[in-house]
Amino acid sequence: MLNAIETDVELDELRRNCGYSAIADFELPAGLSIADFQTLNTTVRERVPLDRGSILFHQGDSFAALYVVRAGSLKTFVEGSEGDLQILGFHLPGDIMGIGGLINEHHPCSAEALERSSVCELRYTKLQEVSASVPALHHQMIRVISGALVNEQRHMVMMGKQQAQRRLVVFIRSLAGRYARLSRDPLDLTLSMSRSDIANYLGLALETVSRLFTKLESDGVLAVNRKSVRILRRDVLDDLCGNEIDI
Amino acid sequence: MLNAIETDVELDELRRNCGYSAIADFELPAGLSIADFQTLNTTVRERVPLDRGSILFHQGDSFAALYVVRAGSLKTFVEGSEGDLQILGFHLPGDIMGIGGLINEHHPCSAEALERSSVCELRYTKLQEVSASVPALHHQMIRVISGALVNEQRHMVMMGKQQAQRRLVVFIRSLAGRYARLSRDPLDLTLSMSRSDIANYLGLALETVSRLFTKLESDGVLAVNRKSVRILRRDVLDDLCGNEIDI
DNA sequence: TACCCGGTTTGACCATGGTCAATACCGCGC
DNA sequence: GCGCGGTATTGACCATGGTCAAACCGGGTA
Repeated sequence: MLNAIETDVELDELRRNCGYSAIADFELPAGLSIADFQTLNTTVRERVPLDRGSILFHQGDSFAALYVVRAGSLKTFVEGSEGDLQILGFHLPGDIMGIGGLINEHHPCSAEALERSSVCELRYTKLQEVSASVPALHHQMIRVISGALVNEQRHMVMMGKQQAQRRLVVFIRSLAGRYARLSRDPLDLTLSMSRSDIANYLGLALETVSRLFTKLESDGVLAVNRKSVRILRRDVLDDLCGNEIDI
Repeated sequence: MLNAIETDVELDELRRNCGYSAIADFELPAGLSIADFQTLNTTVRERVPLDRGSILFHQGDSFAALYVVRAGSLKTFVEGSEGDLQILGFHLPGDIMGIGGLINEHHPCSAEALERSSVCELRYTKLQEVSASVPALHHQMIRVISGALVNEQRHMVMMGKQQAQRRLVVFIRSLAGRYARLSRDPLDLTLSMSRSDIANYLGLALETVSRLFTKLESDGVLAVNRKSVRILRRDVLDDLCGNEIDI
């Protein structure tokens, strides 16, 4: 609690160390000290980039670490017994993955890179060691997990009973929000996932998603070109979804 | 870690103290000691029964405690800006509620009793104090929250793209499973929630749910009488839902 | 250049399940 | 007993969005 971070320079320095954002940047509630961060950083092990399509961890794998996206993007999904598949989420830089594995020793879902990406590994045993000496980290972890839960619930609200178009709009808006938080241009999105991924995530058919993109484009709300989506009318987008928000 | 629980008598004694099950019974991973449990029990404050329809906590309320269902049942739900409502879950004895409030200081959903119920309050500040001296409790809490997350994800898989009938069947089966874990007869269910609640939870219209109950009854799978549902053909139920499981 | 392949778009058709509305049922109070 | 209110059931109709199928596009490769 002492030695709270004083200069933005130091903060940025730490920010560059991956693993920082999701665990620590998450509102810094108790004011972790510089020393705490350094201890935390010892748990971080850099990983080589993942190629598009490569699996970070597979459903059923034994759980050993949490992962923080450093660059690129990934999707997490579960596969049912009959080859059916449900995408649980898309993960951008700063997002933490693998939380579900905490409950028992196995990952309940798989994670796959949507493009060339890189992630940081936080080995859980080390994380536990560190948090023994850094009490604030504990509460922080609980907050992070709880946050993931709330996000999941928000997503469920949307899956519940929203119109197809509203689902897509909520998705676009949420992506824009996450871009903004990453200091990217929130009006210029690059969809690293396929239409089919989006459809699956939103509980729609991929044809429906495709049609909706076309419609929103012809309505002058979006400019769509394959993976690039530009938001032209943020205002229209906003009232197309009645204040619903997603991740 | 010392003084691990030795006799079932002592265990049962503690089990009767509410708050035990969800936090501690959850697989007792690190083997909390008797003393640990007694410390834990100091955080538990008995609550008077809740009447049907009464609110335990309301969306937006400031978060101060977790709750464990002791008897009866509750539902949690979020309400959108335009009076729209989504039910997130139904909670039976042993279930823990209020986890979403950990992320910031406010409950992201409301909890309402579906019948005369009683819950135990675990004040979070006290829980934190205790877990400072009981390291195993920390990991335990993380597991519990992570478990809630995984449940949420399972529910989402179902909302994603399942047929209406499969959704209802998965719901029934999951309820049966929870009954079994509570040592109740898993073939004789009492639905404390209304058809409309079920429909909302499953992302269907209440008429659809009603029709499905009728259909399953005329198929000889269930015997339905208002709130009472008896499972006649567990086997049929099982292969109606392709191994999907819910909470 | 031609070719192919995956992802995407578009069209036509249709089914599931939602909506609206009437009726039935149950419990409760008078 | 009767009537009332909330809940559940049933029916008829229809819309949204799913399915099937064909065409299209862009990028990579021979």
